[in-house]
Amino acid sequence: MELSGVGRVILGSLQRVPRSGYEIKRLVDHSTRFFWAASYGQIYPELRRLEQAGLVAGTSEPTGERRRTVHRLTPKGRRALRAWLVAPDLSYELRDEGLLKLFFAGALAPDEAVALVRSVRLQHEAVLERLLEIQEESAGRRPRFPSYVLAYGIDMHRWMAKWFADLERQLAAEVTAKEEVA
Amino acid sequence: MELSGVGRVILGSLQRVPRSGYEIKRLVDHSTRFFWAASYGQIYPELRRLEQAGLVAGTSEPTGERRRTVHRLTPKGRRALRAWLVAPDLSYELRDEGLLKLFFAGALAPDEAVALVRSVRLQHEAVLERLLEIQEESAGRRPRFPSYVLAYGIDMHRWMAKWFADLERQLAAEVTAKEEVA
DNA sequence: CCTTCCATGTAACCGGTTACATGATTGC
DNA sequence: GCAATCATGTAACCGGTTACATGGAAGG
Repeated sequence: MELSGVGRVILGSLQRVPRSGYEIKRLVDHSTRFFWAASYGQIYPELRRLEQAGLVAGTSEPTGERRRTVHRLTPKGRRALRAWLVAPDLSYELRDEGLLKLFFAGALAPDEAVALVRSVRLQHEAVLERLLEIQEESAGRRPRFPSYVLAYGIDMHRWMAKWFADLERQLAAEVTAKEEVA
Repeated sequence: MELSGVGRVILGSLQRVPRSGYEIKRLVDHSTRFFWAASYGQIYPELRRLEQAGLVAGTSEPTGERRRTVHRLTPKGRRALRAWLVAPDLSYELRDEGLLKLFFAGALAPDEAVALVRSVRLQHEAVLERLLEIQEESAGRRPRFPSYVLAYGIDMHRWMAKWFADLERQLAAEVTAKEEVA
């Protein structure tokens, strides 16, 4: 009974607090989406499958006339979550269009290559800004491990922005050097 | 006429040298797959679509009795490649199971958390080793921008391995501190 | 001879996004 | 009264992987 991608996020999200599907989605959008996204189209059907498999249990907790189902981990679900967490394999997938363009940047004029590198840097700086905002929003209230992950994201995008800034300077210097010769 | 994901890799791969579908796949597996993968199931059908759209042209160049179609960029294909390269938008998608587990690591015992962080570090070190091998294999023969991208991958995984090594030390120190109290 | 590599393809499947539909609640 | 948010869901679509099938060539 292998745990699916969304299944992992859901079980993890329910680890400490019971939540509605909507709340799970909101949590994901504010946190894991930077390294593990999930959409409604996955969450709601998967909640049903997890319930069917006995890993989560849903109880109706409406707010007024608005129906609302809150899901919590069953002991079996808790075991499945732990089993996944201690399992040794770790997948890592990246789709970075900036790197792909840089890889093929030989087809560009020198100044166009500089512009490309610049836009990659700006992209990482934009993510960095967003992550810093999130960090301020939650100030002290974030639990330990989530705060580590956030710190990692911040450090990482800072590092990336710097790497591309360095390359940008180098390429830009070459462009100016050529102009001076001409 | 928006260029698809595989379409970008294919056009880029044909930028300097005409190639067969098999050769494209091999190139991808040795280079872009770390940040942009592509399978046979995508490459061959997409080559047909690109030919239909007039972006690439295939010519039959068999080796002996073994049929072989070599594809090259048409002027239209070259324009499409350049248009994509200079377009401002850059997608960035990450699926990092190590980060996801770390995010939920509150469900683990302290020593289990250390083991997790250690395995994430080892994972990045393994990728790093692989990238260093690739770097040696191709020594001087790699074109400029691909070598930048390779250097980036190496620096990045080195940085990541170090980040997790630091966290690992910190968490391990806490475990030992607790043991001494007990 | 046998294995590995070159070479081309496809069908089934799966995971995930997008877009839409519906309706109650809260706060301005 | 209106907009934003809470809340649940699904159908159509798309992108991508896996597994398989076929067969020639090269090298030990």
